Amino acid sequence: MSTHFAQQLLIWFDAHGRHNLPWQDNRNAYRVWVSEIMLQQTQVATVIPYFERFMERFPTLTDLAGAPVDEVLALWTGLGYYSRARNLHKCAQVITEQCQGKFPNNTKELAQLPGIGPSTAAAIVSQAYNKPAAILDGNVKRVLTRIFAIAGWPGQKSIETQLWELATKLTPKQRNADYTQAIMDLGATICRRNKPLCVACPMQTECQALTQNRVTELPTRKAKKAIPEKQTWALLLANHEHKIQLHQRAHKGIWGGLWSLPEFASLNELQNHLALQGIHQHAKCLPQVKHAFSHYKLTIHPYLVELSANHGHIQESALVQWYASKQMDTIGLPSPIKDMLQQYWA
DNA sequence: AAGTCGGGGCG
DNA sequence: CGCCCAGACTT
Repeated sequence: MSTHFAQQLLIWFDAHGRHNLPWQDNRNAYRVWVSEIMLQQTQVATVIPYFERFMERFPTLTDLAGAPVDEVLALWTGLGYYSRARNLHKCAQVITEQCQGKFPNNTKELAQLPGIGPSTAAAIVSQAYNKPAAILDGNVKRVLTRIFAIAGWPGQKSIETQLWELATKLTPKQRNADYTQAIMDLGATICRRNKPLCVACPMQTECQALTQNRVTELPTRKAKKAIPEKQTWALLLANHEHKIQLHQRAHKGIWGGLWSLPEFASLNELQNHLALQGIHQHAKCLPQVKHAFSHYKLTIHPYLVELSANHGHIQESALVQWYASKQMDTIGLPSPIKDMLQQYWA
């Protein structure tokens, strides 16, 4: 019963789908995997330059597995969700050590690997091996909730289960790679979140949302809640060579594993820290930096201290080091911090 | 089942 | 400025 739905979509895909994405060239499991991880919660146009740089630096799984994780994070700066980069690196090492460097070719084994969940596992099976597997990403959820007029927030368990069943039924055994690409392309270019191009849609006649004039209300939005605002005080400590003191953040939590400025809960704590280091210079207040996360807003209050050449040596450690401007591309930094440092050096 | 993780696109 | 995006992981 699924063949008609799939065939209709494939006819549209052959004429109007995206056939020139970088990971569609020299297609192999490694390139497909990296692209799928980058594309989690991130749009295609944003991913493309990151993917190109990544493949230039790490052309093969072996290159990635053998690299320091800091270099992987450096290439990830600005993409967000940095646990993806850590899991990617970890996964490369697991496949190298436990799978003889060969990717599994089934969803069950793939979904055991770090950073690979049900949808990404299916996407790899479909895109890399052209084997039948159903995906359920944001695009597919949007397309299916509209065509079948399924109300309720798709993140809700019951709705998601229903969508998985539907996606599985509709997924064909033939041309599976093209089909999964087709339904994502339809979601990205025609069945868009805002201003969908229903007049150009190949599924117009069977789209229940269109028939019922409910396209704009589907998929159902998530119930919203208040977003808290937090503040932090950051120390921009520069030595006489204009090197900046950075410390590596904990691997878990916000900006996990990235190098950032030392942070304090108040200006008082920042100044106490300086005093303990034997630094008695005035900390100069810099313009505050605002940054928005999906779940809270952060205001950073940076304070600058420039040490003179005769100031006593400040100790380094594994987690606290001095960095020069030219080293910024070798480590992972949070975007707003990187911007702030470039302002300082400019 | 709900919360966490992030930067960018877009109206 | 608010909402959304080729989700996975933790609790």
